[in-house]
Amino acid sequence: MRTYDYLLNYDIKPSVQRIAIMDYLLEHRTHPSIDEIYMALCDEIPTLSKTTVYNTLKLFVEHGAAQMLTIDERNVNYDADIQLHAHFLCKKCNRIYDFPANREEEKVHSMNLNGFDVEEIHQYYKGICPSCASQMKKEEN
Amino acid sequence: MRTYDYLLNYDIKPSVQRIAIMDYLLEHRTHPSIDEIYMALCDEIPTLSKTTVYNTLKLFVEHGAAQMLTIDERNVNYDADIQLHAHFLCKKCNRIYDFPANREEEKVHSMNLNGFDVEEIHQYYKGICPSCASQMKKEEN
DNA sequence: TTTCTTATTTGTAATTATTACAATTTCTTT
DNA sequence: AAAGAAATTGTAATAATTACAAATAAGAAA
Repeated sequence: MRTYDYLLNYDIKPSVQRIAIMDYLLEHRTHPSIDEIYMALCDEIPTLSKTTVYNTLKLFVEHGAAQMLTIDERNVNYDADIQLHAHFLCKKCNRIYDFPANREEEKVHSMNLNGFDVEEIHQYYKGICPSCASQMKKEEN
Repeated sequence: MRTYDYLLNYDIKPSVQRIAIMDYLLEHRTHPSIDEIYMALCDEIPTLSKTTVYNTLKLFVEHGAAQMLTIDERNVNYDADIQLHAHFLCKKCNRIYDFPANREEEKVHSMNLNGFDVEEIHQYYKGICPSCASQMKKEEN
């Protein structure tokens, strides 16, 4: 499906900027930050403003077309994959990896009973990724 | 146990500032931010610097005496409860509530198999808390 | 097509959280 | 008390985010 229609499905009026940003999100599953997206699209859209990237991502989240990850304390990251899945943040390289979610967690949605209206579920792990771990072993020698 | 000894247990050399900050964390289970802690202790310790609050919380986390929550995109929050438990962030009032964790998640620690060294597990929920929900209902009328 | 209206984008400035770092103070040890 | 180390402080720098008004683009009506 074209990104144009993809956006329409989420009731988002497509524009050059919005399509480019969503395209980037869909093609780069690295959970990019605002800055990464902005930097990457500067060539393609030389007039692009960082404010637009902020506005657009906010719009995507509001329309359910993307989710915001607050796992990294330094900045917020975005993910076009809105299916429930877990994330692993490497404390060394700050890369964010996808992991299967604990499906048990979905039951939490029924926690509504307690009066808490759960709209989002996040499962975050933090530690050292295999790539950094082996790197660190090498440096020990 | 006195906070003095409590800190020593975590191999943290006690000081007026560190004791005051840990006391605050232990007595206020509201997952305060740096700013909240700083503001609250300004009266007690008039010379307190915000940098000290930053340094101290960093130290606490390094020594395992507190955990850092990155659930709120606006700023980082701290929790003296280092037992595995889940958190609920109300999108309206930004309060953070404690919830029992899904114990299944602990198994993730053995995810080491895949080469990922999991040091921290976080379970976050976001939505509307009962207090805000009833408030919003009232305002509808 | 031209005009009017609305939505989107842009750029700048303001705000806020966090970090860097040197100077000062406090604590320990002698 | 003096010397050395550790902790604290204050200021300045950095970086992320937001506010907002002006400019541009898009769409509807004439």
